[in-house]
Amino acid sequence: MPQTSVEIVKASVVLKLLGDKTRLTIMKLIDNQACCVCEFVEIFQTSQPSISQHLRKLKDIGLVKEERRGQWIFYSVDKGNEYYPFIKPILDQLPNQEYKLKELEEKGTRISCC
Amino acid sequence: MPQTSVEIVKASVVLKLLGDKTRLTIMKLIDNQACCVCEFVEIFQTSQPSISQHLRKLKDIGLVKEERRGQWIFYSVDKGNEYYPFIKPILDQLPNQEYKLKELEEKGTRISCC
DNA sequence: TTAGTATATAACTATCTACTTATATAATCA
DNA sequence: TGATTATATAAGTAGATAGTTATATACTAA
Repeated sequence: MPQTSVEIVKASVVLKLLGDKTRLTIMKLIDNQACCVCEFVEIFQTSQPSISQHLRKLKDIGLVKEERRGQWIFYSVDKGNEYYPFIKPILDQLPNQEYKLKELEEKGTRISCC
Repeated sequence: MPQTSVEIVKASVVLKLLGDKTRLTIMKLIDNQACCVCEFVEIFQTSQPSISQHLRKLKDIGLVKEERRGQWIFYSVDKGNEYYPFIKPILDQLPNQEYKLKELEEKGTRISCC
């Protein structure tokens, strides 16, 4: 089976986006489930605009997609994106991050929406 | 066969390094051969200090190794590095960059050392 | 409609990054 | 030895980046 190939400048743009621990953790988290913005704010203990801006960058090149459910917006990895086959092996080598959601539940700070 | 796993903060550091088109192209080029600094300077049409600084960053986290041969220093990917299994699938999905060396030969600007 | 909640965007700022120029180090060769 | 070549390092700078605060937008529910 021939390897897929990604133009090298585009690849570097994608890798730069993944080269941030917040964005990389987000991508791993939502590779198998949708999460809403407020969860990320809790998990990363940072401001809501900061998370929004990270998500915006991921969305701009199509790595993630959003889905509004009432007043919440859920984000998940867009597996139909042209770069998904490129980043999949990267995500697969990262340790599962779902424990971060579990910690929120245990602390009781997991927001109502999720 | 269980997947290897790379701590997520370390992974983001490695990906940030690869998230630069010059460094990413260098990594792809030297995944299967050693190249000396002057070749990179020709290929990327940039200054020698700029290349040296990119190579320094790659060397600092162990992605590449150097080998002096007389007055020249050859760089190649350190396949024994702990992160190599992590980055290998990335490099494998990039188009071969050897044509850049061929272009140097055809232009006659490939330096004597190489 | 008004108040409250969730999210996005704008503007600003501190820090980081990649480059430049200048200089230092190291090897070769006459 | 001194001149030349290859590479590294230092210092400075312009532009990029990630965060902040303030505000706008969008939805829900009373």
